[in-house]
Amino acid sequence: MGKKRVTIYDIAAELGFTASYVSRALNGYPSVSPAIVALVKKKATELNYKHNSSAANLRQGHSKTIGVIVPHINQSFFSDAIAGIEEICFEHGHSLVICQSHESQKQENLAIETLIRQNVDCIFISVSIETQSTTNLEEITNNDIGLIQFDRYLDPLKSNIVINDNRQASFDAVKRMLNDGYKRIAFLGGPHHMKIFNDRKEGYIEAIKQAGLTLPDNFTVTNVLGKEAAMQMSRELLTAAEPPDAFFTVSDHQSLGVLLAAKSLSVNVPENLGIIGFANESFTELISPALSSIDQHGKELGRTTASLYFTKMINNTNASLLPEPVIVKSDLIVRESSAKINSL
Amino acid sequence: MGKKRVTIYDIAAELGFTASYVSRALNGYPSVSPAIVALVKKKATELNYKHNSSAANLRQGHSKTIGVIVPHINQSFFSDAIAGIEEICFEHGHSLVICQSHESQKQENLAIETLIRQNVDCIFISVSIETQSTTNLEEITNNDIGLIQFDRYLDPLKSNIVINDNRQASFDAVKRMLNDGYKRIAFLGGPHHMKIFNDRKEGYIEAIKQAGLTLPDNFTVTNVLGKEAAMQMSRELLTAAEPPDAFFTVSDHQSLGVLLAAKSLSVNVPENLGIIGFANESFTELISPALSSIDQHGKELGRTTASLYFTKMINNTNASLLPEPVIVKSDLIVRESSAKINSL
DNA sequence: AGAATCTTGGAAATCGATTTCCAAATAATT
DNA sequence: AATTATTTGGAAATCGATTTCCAAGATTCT
Repeated sequence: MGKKRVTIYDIAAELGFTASYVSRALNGYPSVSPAIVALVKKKATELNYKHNSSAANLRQGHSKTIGVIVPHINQSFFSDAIAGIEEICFEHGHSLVICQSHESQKQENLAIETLIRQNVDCIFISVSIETQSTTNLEEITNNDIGLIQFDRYLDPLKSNIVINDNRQASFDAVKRMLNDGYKRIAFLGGPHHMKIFNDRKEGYIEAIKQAGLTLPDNFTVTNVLGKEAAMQMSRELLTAAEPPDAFFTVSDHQSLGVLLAAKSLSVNVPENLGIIGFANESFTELISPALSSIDQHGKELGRTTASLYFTKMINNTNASLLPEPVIVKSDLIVRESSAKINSL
Repeated sequence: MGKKRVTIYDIAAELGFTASYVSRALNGYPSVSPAIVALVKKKATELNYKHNSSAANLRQGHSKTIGVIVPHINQSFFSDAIAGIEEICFEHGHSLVICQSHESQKQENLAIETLIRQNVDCIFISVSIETQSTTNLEEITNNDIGLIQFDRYLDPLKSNIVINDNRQASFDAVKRMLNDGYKRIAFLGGPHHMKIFNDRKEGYIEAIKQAGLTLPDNFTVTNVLGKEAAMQMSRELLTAAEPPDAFFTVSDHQSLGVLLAAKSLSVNVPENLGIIGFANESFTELISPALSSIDQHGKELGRTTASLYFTKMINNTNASLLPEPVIVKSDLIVRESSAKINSL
């Protein structure tokens, strides 16, 4: 019931030492002989001693906790990234507080507030679709908390950034489609304010340009994230006079929307319509036809993000080093949806 | 650089008050007039004051943090459950530390250790497949930390439990299959030591028995969790002399394995083989034929779990109340995979 | 007016680990 | 033997918010 918590003072008392010595023993200070360390540790487990991190954190001024904010934890890319982050953080004895923004600016702000109040040492964030202004992210650094943006990021904000080779990957994917015989490739992008989607768009445009093609302006459409929007838009394009013969999208959910639209219009995929998306969501290989996608190597990206914190930021002697984005390579995975028959 | 953190003492000094009064003002004590509260809050934001939770937690003896351990955060059920937990915890000003066990006993133990050291107030856990012994979970309660098991639980352990109506849901699903005309229904279950899978098995057995059927012993198979194991096992059964005409499984991944096996053997689903699984994983409605599944209402289950903590456990006057499992109803979602033609 | 009841506000202890600054005691060196 | 290093260990301050115990001043009641 009212049994008090066991502290280092209790250990010290039992052993005839003082608390400071016990603390040093427990933390592996060199000024304590191995024999004493063993003795103290034995007594600690014997008494069922439990280190109180609140006390330690208060004294030391940091919480050894990292906050992570993502739109949804059940999207392959994000859960992979979290797994990678988790791995590295655990290696360094840090723990993780994970929050979902559910693509809502409001919930994201709430998460930021919570994490600040929690005294996390650093926040890794992949911003929500709704997030346009940087003021809330600036709030983080204003509170002397570290900040790393990964995957989805706000450009105008000065912060460390870890992203994929979005432009190059998109360029390569579109080029691959062109090589496979698709000629009228449309692009379904995301909101204008998100650099990540613009990077992908640029890769697409560059590939088209380099192939010497000119496509209708309305083949490059932005702000159609999500299955529904993509389905509607692709339906529109596919039923027009001169429809596209392929779609390159910035997410697998969009690709799925395109596929559903194609099915409803009885357009054959991949014979008459190629599709490549982004993220390598787990469902892409389960559905039929299986969707080609760009694997972002989320786990690796997560590891890279966390490592960046531990190597560069934790001893920020000069915190104002200009932050060069760290790039993680991605890989195109070609499946049925972009395997045009006549290219086989 | 070395700018000190703003504390309530700074606010107090600026305002000519004392820290204790500021603290009470900030925490809405009735003994502080609204005018003063407003004044203090204004000054607080003006100075960019940041509440230090380590200090508060140290003093108050709790961390207002909940630890959650699940096998994988990217499975629909678990991410839904976490979303529900998150909702309720945030409402109560608590934050969440989420850990994945990756179905590994070792990683689960590591997570438990980390959470204990983090001084979480309570741990919500859905144990990994490998976890058979309760010793590590007992370690939690030994450290005076609350414990609620949800979904997957270890029976011999005395703890609060939140689960679905597994037995009833399974019974209903199998009964539905029988009504639809399936007669030789096989069961693919999980490890023997997990009560949740036994509950589902019992529901299956009860439905078969109540229908007056007797099926071969080898139609009730346990310990075949996962796509691969299920695929192999169903393949074996389907190629035997008298194969089943339906499978009831304890997870959608198993159902997927069955479906793949059926496809590879050119067995028509649902005409010649019905399939119903558990979890209502997002891919179930995307693939073809779409898989019937039991929706566990993960978010609701998560909410229920968290609410249980806040209502019952947080003021555990009598902590030794015998814990009756809390049940969350689930729903059968019938899709193509169990819609036998002649039943339509 | 005198007593009783609120209000408004302060002093100081407390939570538990860490860490700085010292002081013995022992060992090593000249 | 005297001096310098090196161990071994303690005293006490510190981190920042909370909270218990009190004390004036203001208000209401008999």
